[in-house]
Amino acid sequence: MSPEEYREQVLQLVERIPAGRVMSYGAIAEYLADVSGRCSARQVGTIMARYGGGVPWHRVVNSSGRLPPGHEQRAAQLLAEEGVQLRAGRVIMQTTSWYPEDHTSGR
DNA sequence: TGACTGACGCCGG
DNA sequence: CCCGGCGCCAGTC
Repeated sequence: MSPEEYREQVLQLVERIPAGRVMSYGAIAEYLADVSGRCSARQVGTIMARYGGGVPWHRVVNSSGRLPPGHEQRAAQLLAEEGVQLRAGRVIMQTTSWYPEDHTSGR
């Protein structure tokens, strides 16, 4: 799998995150590891930083519920509009995190 | 080829 | 809860 395709996998997965829910970089990496064979929260973070502009990037946070450095304000704004509850600027992962269900769609 | 870096994650102090 | 250290993967210098 080429780097470009891997980027697409990440971006496409981010697009499927439902409004009002979020996924951590690690969860994304973990999920993609199953379909692409690779995984690395770091890599996902790098990809989001460089190519996340076209997807709901604000629905991606770190495992602690922290918002992306340098974009906390923007992300908090967008998340608030989707009804996501924040506690001290952090997403409450315990109740807001999401993970794909499909295991039937092959892919 | 080796060192450095980064929208990460986990553990220990 | 904050901070530091170490592991991690890939891209860049």
